[in-house]
Amino acid sequence: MSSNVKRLNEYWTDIYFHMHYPHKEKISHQVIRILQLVEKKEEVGVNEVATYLQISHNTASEHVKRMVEKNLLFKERDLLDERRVLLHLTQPGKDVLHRNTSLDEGKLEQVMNQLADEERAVVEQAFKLLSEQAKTCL
Amino acid sequence: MSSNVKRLNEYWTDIYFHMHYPHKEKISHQVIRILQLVEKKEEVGVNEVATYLQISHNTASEHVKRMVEKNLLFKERDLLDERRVLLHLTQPGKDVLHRNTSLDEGKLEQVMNQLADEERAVVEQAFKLLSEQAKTCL
DNA sequence: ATAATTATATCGTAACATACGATATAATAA
DNA sequence: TTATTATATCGTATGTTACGATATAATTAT
Repeated sequence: MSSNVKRLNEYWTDIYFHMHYPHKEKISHQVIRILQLVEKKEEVGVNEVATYLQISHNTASEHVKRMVEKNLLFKERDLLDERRVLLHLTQPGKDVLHRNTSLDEGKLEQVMNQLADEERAVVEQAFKLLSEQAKTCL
Repeated sequence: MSSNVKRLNEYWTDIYFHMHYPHKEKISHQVIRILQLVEKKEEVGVNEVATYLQISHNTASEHVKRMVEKNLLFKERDLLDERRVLLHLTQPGKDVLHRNTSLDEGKLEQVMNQLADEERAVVEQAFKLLSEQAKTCL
């Protein structure tokens, strides 16, 4: 049973290795993780960043500051609690995140076109299923 | 048609966001990329690293040196051409790579167990199909 | 043999990136 | 009014990333 899981992970990493975008930009791992967090979660502030990355809040604050300077994020004040900051991706932030975590759309389209209609449907269904179930994880 | 591809990517990033391992180690993006390259490709030397990351060969050489010092990689001389170095993952290197690119096996197993037998089969088949096709990318 | 090429390695240097403790500010809650 | 919470900033330290220049050693071409 857990061998199935290992096999799935091998497929998973193979897919990413062969279909990711080329590595162009010099970008740090922490920056990518913060972009992921801000994209996927509602209401992310500096404290959520610190908790998620297991770093101190002042370091998180500095990450955010640099990312704002680089125009990857922008800040908004929470109107209900003006101590809080709400983070959002800028368009360049979305682009950087996409190039560093998604599959290359050109390659993916090419690969999907090589499949039979039936197989394409299987892939769509599987990804949908898994992403829905994934959201139930703690 | 390309909207399907965008949807697949949304599923893809959702799956990773919800099922990756917690971010423990302070590790750079370049280090992860090198670990991925060495794991997935045969006969990787310093030059392949430089080309893959689009950095100069001396920088690549220094990355490799530091990664050997940290016991993430080890070197072997190519017996057929003793100028060349062949890189391999150490066990700690495999572990670091796994924690930073694979899905959390505990979460994955839990999620797979929530699915019906039929659905599980769909997921397995889809990942297998896609990983096989992915290898045909340039 | 000698020269050219190829694959790495090392040195010097520079610019960032990363992180934390200490401290400060401002908003909210007790 | 005081305590708490959410950020921000300063000083400091270490690590990372990168490149040009240069060096070494193995292989290939002439």
